[in-house]
Amino acid sequence: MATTESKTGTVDPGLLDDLVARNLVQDTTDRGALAERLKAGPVTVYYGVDPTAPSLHVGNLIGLLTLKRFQMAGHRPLPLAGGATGMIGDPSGRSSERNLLDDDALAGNLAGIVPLLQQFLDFDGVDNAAKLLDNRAWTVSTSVLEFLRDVGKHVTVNQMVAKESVKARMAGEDGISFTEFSYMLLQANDFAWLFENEGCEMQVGGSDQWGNISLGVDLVRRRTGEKAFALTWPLLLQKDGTKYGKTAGGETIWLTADLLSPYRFYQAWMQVDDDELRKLLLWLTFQPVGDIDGIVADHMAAPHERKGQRLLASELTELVHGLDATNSAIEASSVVFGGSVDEIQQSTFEMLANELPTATLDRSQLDQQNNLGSLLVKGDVVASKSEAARMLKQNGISINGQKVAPDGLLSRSDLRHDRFCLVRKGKKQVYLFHFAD
RNA sequence: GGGUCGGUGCCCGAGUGGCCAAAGGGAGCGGACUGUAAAUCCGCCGGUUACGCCUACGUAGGUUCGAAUCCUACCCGGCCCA
Repeated sequence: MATTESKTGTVDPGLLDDLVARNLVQDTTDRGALAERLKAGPVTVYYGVDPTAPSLHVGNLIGLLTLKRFQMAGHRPLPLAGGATGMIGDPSGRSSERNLLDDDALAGNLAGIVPLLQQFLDFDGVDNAAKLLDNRAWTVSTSVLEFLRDVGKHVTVNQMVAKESVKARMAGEDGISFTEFSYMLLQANDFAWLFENEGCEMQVGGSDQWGNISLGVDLVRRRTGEKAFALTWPLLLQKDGTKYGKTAGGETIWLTADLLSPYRFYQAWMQVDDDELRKLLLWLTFQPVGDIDGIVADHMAAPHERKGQRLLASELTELVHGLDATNSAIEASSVVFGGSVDEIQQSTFEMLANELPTATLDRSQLDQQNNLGSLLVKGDVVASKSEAARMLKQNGISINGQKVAPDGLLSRSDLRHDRFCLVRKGKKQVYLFHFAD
């Protein structure tokens, strides 16, 4: 039962309107009732993530930010790690059967995502403190008979078969296993359990979760006769209609530094299209909706300054990786993209050594006649001496931001901090030379 | 198994004895322009101890002053017949 105490406290009555203005609302259950409920007092709301990978990506970020928006508005967020559901695999949006995760993989994935679930929300010191849950807590101990009685009895197979995710798989050649078919029951059961034990009245998720979430709403109503709420946001799609979440180089935009460095994360957002800026600022930042049009207009007045991208990239990087990492990502970016190399700290060069193709070269080759060609080959900047000669002849090589002449040489005075030197081939390719003794 | 056509540089594709490191196109790269965008234009696009030499036209031999081009065998692919 939802406890009456949870309805005390003040909430920001503008939350739902803000989400709508940000285009973060795809579907909701009974919109009028939801709006009233959200204004009436704190609501406990949950968002679940299955540990199918060792980290989270941009798609999950919207979920976490949404929980944070709810918390900032005075509501109580429950981030849920799907330790149980993750074992089964959600068929939504999948064309083929998932591989079941073994215990080790599951534990490893959980270890990666739990810190992220904790990172964005306040867990202490506030009335509406967040609480981290894992659905194994109430799923593992449930017997098959209990499950069939308490969950299965309330749901018809007709209803389950009608879900898009199931229909698609039943039409396909490989079918769908009973295990994955059951996934939606587990998720519905989660919602019902949280409703009964945590006073959780609302679930949020991506629009691909609508089927599973609404089944949970139905289960709550059938089991308790009470009303639960659901809200989904549109999937984050790029202009070309594919799911968002890859860098320009094709890497997944993970939220942990081990898998995608803060510098690359920052760059991923620096490189978004002008056309996408407004949408991304609305979805992924806490900039007030009223300010965003101004920000975008300001950006479009001088698009080459990339003000919009800078704001998006720095706010998101700071949120995910913290202020220090953001500042070094910004400094590293200024080195790589045209800024001067002279004022750069040693620590930034050291960081760049992890981001750029870096060659460790022998100091003894410095100051020798025509050493540039062979150094470019040794440093893997070019594949052959012929190519080196060609590049130099075509004015394609610059050292520390300065174009070099074909017969130029690399000398000790070109090193920064007595060991680093930045080599650019053309405009896009940047290499770091590190001279050791 | 028989016949037939074919295997060329990152990809497609011309080239049937010297003028072939091999046309043309695509991709890629550099330059100009530019916003860490797109388009456009110009240039480059086997290696090297650079007007020479080496390596390369399925593989291995052979003919010839000279072979991607002719001959032989083999390997692989398409098509037709059994």
